[in-house]
Amino acid sequence: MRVKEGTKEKDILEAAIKVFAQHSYHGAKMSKIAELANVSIGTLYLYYVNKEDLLVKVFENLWKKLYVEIESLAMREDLGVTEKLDYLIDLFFDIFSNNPDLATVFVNEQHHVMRNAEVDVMYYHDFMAKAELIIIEGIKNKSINPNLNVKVLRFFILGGIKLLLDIWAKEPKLVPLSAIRINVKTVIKKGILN
Amino acid sequence: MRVKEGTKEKDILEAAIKVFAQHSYHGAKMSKIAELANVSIGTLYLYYVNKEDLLVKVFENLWKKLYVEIESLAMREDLGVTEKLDYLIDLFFDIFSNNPDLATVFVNEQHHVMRNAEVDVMYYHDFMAKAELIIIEGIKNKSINPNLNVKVLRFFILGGIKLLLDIWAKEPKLVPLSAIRINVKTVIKKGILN
DNA sequence: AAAATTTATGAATCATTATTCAAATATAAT
DNA sequence: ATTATATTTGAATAATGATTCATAAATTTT
Repeated sequence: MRVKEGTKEKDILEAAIKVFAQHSYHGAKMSKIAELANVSIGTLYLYYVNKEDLLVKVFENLWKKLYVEIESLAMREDLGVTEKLDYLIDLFFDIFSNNPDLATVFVNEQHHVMRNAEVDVMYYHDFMAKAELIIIEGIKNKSINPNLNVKVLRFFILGGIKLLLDIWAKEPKLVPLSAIRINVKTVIKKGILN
Repeated sequence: MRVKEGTKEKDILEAAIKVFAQHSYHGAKMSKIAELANVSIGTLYLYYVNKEDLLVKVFENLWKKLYVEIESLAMREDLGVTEKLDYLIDLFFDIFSNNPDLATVFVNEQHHVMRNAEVDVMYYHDFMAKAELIIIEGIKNKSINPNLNVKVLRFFILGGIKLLLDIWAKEPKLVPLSAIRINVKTVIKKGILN
């Protein structure tokens, strides 16, 4: 029997990220993805069910990676809430810092994935729950201002980081990632910690 | 000569906002917009060049409204930077509070509009410039922490507010707008003011 | 009340692309 | 070397929905 050659599955997903980032989900042509991945159009459908599946897989990989990290972070008893928030912010920036296209897709296409209730967003919700736990822990031990609403905080920080990632991915020179990282940490520490 | 009947131009735009919010730009069908606006498909093209134009007009109206408000706010010499930031946040929430669909479109479709460099985004840039001026003013008179980067701050706050608006528009009960408003103000005051 | 002009209609057109699948190809097993 | 099986291809298909435009309707002007 014939054997699969190369790393087509991975090549295709990476090509998809590039094309989704550049043209947005609906503007992304399967033919372009095939071209960038150096495979034929038919091959795309050998490895992925359809275009939607391609986008879903991008997010699945991403949230899974984020979840695995936050899970081990949440468990650590040697770290205070302040340090955990610090690590959390680093986590985001580290994942995207060498892949601006992924950042662009993450920011702009999530609502496509979320729109379909069928799609498995397990890791996303798991991640969010863990993040909330950390904030709740901080409120309990009084290191976070208890007057603040947990959900509001969570989304405010995530939203702020998302837009900054988007801007950075478009023009890395305009606002360097290092500046973003430091500033976000400062605002969060002063803004939400007691 | 025959005279235009009713308020078709406005009806169409409002229908478009509803359909864009529910189905996202590419999922929005012109036929559905026509149906909601109680006009024929052909009539859409009497008032707007095409689908893209419909989306652009939504944003033009919005940014113009925001710009007019921030312009008069920036001029006021009786207000300190703290109060101005306060008004600014209120401005966003007031505009969207009785139109969650508009909030959804604002959050999710801006990148479509921005993608096309041709499109007139004058008011958007003007708004951003004014917002930056207010922050710079705050840094000058030492009411804002001078270690913070102006652009980063601007986008962080805007991004945080955007995602919160999106969440709220989807499920107003989950996170009430009043809670969002108060929390955002608290974080910003503690986080960026000296 | 007929002509002129503007506004409104929606079936037909047209372009675009995701997806399919019959054929070709490459490798392994016999 | 031949057969069997898995992989790859890309032209053809099929569905979708934005846009057009010939026709009709409403109002005003003469």
